[in-house]
Amino acid sequence: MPASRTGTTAFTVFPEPSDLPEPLPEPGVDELRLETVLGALSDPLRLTIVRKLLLESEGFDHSCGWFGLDRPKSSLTHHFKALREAGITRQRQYGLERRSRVRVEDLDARFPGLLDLVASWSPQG
Amino acid sequence: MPASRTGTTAFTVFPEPSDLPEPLPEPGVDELRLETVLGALSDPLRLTIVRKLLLESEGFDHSCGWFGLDRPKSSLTHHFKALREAGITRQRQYGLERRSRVRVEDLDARFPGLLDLVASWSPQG
DNA sequence: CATGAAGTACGATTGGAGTCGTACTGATGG
DNA sequence: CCATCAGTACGACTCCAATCGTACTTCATG
Repeated sequence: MPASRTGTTAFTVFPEPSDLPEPLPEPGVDELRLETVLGALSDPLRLTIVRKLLLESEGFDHSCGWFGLDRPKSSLTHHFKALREAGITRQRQYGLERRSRVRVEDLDARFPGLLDLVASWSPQG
Repeated sequence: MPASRTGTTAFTVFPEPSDLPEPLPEPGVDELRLETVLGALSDPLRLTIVRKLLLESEGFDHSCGWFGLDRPKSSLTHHFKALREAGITRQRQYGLERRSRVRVEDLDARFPGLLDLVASWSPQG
């Protein structure tokens, strides 16, 4: 169970071993734009993805299939790419799989409190 | 100068006198949806509007013209309506003018910390 | 009552985002 | 080496949001 969050307290940050594959292209911390991040999070499916990563990650990154989303693969590619390009997730290639994690530290540094809102979101709530 | 905000501390909340015109149609507090609110805030012009209301309000609601936005009137109507329908602002009709305020208490109750992010936003920053 | 000002209503246009099918690529395992 | 599996690339389609011009409404004021 991940640590609970209060205010700008950091989420559970799983350390990244030093021998990971290079991340796919992503904006730097200083390039994160609030309007872009909010736009990426204004979609229920993407909120679902980020929330699940925040609450149910188990110390490693997760591939697209782990989420159990009932959508065509090409749709999922689209949404995961949108999250990465907005700077919300980091993706690394592990053989065939492209695994995602939330950029908790970067987002907490730039937009403190934002991830708490996502974590406490619930669909139709 | 408005009070500074920390975490979920309330923004400066200007009391609403009891003899104000009825607000235009808006969602109730319990109807506020995170994805809708984030979508409405994912636009630079609307971020500008909300931020200015948060930082420069002087104890009363402000009409469309107060913001000094260089856009056609019909565009401004569109954006102010979007903010109101998302539940971010409340609008009241004063004769010819339709004045706006941010629903600080409602947003703080449902999405603590969100308005701090908006207040600390800066364009091209 | 005529004029001006604040803002809406409506409609047209445009661009971008969501959705998805199909074809493709690249790694893995028999 | 071939099949399979994860995921991408590309393109088509649809739909909505952003933008704005024009006409209209409404109130205030001379």
